[in-house]
Amino acid sequence: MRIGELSTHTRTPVRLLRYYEEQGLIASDRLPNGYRDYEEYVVDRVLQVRGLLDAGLPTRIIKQILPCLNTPRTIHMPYVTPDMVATLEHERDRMAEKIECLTKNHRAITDYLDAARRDTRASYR
Amino acid sequence: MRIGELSTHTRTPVRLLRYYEEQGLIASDRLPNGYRDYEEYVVDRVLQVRGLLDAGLPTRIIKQILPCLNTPRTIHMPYVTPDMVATLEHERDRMAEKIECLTKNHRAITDYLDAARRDTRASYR
DNA sequence: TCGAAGGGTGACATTGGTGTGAGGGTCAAT
DNA sequence: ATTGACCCTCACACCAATGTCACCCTTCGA
Repeated sequence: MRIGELSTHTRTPVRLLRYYEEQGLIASDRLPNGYRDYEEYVVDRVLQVRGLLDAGLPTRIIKQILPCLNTPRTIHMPYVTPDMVATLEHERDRMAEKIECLTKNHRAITDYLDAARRDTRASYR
Repeated sequence: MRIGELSTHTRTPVRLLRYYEEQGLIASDRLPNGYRDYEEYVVDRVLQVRGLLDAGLPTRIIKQILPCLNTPRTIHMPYVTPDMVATLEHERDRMAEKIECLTKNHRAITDYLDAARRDTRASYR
């Protein structure tokens, strides 16, 4: 698949796809004419990257953890350095914090909206 | 409390406290000499702001939704414009997406680490 | 064969959060 | 009276993610 198609499939500007590649987050082959050529799975990959990016993780970190998240479950895990383990644990904990924070505020918004709705209905009676 | 104290309490650079104020996320009185003077509750506020910021929300949005999250449960909700409701619903949904994405990846990291640990133990036997 | 659509690289601009420094006040302790 | 810690404002700098533009090439259909 060429970059335009990938772009529409992922609703991601072409510019960013090239940027993600430059940052080592996605890979592409090249057609004889120099055009990028993507495999099917890259679509999911891009969506995952965007999700993580949108959740506030920098590309630097995403690049580090992506290889560990890749869904075609690696059969035998190659040499995980203690360094890598530390990074992963750290990021895992940071993610947990973010989740907690978001969850708390998500609930607060939900509660607020509920209350507002009740209020609105009440004012009609 | 003056800015230095707030800074240590929240482990937040003074620079950023002033920035958050400039963005309308926190408020301060002024002492006769021009120093900023914060009330106790601002500590929590700063932590909340940082959490949201760290989770990827821009100050613009935080500023909009903060008034709705403020814990001293407002007794009667003042005129919530339909506009505001729409914004809140939108942000709520975006937060839900982020939570989902982070949760998924958090689990993936956790699983990966578990597998790696098993692998390591196995190689000792 | 020509034009439009799509692709390539490279470079500069912008935005938001943050760092840092200059230049200058306040105040408490010595 | 001086020093040192703390505060003020203003301004420039930085980085990462993105937008945008210039300039050139390839493919394909009218």
